Amino acid sequence: MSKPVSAQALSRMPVYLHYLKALPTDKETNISAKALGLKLGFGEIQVRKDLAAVSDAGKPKLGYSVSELISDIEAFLGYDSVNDAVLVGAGKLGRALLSYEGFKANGLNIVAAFDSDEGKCGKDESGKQILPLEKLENLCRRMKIKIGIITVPAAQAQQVCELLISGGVEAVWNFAPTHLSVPQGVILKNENMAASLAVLSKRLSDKNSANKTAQVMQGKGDPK
Amino acid sequence: MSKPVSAQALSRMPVYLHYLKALPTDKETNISAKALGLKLGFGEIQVRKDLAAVSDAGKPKLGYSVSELISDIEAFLGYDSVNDAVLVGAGKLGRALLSYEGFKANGLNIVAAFDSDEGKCGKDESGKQILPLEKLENLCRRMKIKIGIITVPAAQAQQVCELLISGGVEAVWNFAPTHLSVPQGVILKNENMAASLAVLSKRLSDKNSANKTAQVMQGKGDPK
DNA sequence: ATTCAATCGATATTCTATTATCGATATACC
DNA sequence: GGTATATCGATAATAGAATATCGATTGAAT
Repeated sequence: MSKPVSAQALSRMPVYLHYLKALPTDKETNISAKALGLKLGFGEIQVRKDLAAVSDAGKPKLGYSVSELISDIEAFLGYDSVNDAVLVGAGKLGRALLSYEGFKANGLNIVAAFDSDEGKCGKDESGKQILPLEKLENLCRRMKIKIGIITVPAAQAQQVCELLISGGVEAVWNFAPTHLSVPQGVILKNENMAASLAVLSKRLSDKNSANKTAQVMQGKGDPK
Repeated sequence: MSKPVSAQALSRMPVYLHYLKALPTDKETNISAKALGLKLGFGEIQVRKDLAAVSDAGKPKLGYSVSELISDIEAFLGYDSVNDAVLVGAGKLGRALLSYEGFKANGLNIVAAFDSDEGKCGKDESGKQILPLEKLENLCRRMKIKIGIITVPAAQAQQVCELLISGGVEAVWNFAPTHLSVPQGVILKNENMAASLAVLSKRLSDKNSANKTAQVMQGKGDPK
């Protein structure tokens, strides 16, 4: 197991995992690559290749053992060992992430949040502590936190990022709509909503202009 | 202009755009692909190729005219014409997105939100209306809304998605952690945080186990 | 005016990811 | 038990994206 996996295959893993876990346990205990692909919108060969990289739960004629597959993917993703993280920026988005219950199913545990605004500090409705920014570096170091989540406004993001890194954080998950520069060796993952939106709206406008062109070509333009 | 652009190049466009817009206007009016790439962490050839696809603001020896580049990218992305959208699911994440001021800079205008919980209905602190779900289909049709944003729990996402589509929505931006199936012709963009997280945490654990291996190979394991 | 350095844009190459092909294997049916 | 069929896994082919090469162009320096 653990053959090389592309970043794209890697990001499909949670999709498989989520679907498999939602499967009723009483029904079939096995599932084929074809069936999985059909449900998730992937090609069946891609499914096989992805799964082959992380598991050997596949048997000809039978398909994959659902339960084995689940534990293999979880092990591969490291979801069995929980990653502790801190979050910086207790604005709307930050608090939404703090309250999100789904992270723990993905092996992520946000231990505390930080904000420069003392007014926001205290216990959040999620039950988690929001602490003043001054305590960030120390807490990260003490608790050996490796993951930092940035949900501050763009203008402060770089500064916060550096603070995290000086606290020993090795991976930064950035939700601020800006580019961060990090030293070699620190992992940076941008959650870039503007990028997603660009893809979405471009596809939409392409589709619509394609329709218009088709209509023009068929003489279906506005009748005068 | 408007040569074929890959989805990946497309998602870099907002990154260029954001950086260019943040540039001080009084300083240099031009910028080279090399300088841009250095700031944003892209290769200089990639930058040139990306920009060549949407603009002809590049001049040898001078670089690109910043202002021309900005308007070319904006035009390419369709940010000059605003897209109206609705949002379904006025939970924490939904309200965070409702309040986010940055969307309008990306040509997106959320006209209203919807929720099945009547208690959440009324005016949001963002100033936008939260309406009961029953009004969704009608409003979409009346206002010719083309984009729907889904921020409901996974269990309701498919149902909401179908409601949007029956209201005439042509593009769905899904924040629910689940796979949606949409009819041919409808554009679906999943904002999959679990996928991003998987990439992040895998890279982190790879890095750490690589370090350990290196230490072992160098005889730097725990001294006994 | 001529040369030089910077930088672009187009083409070619390499690398990566997806999709197709095909032999192998496990079960079910006869 | 033998044969047919579904399905896997490995290898090969294709497609797509990133990167390198190179000639062309522009402004600056001599």
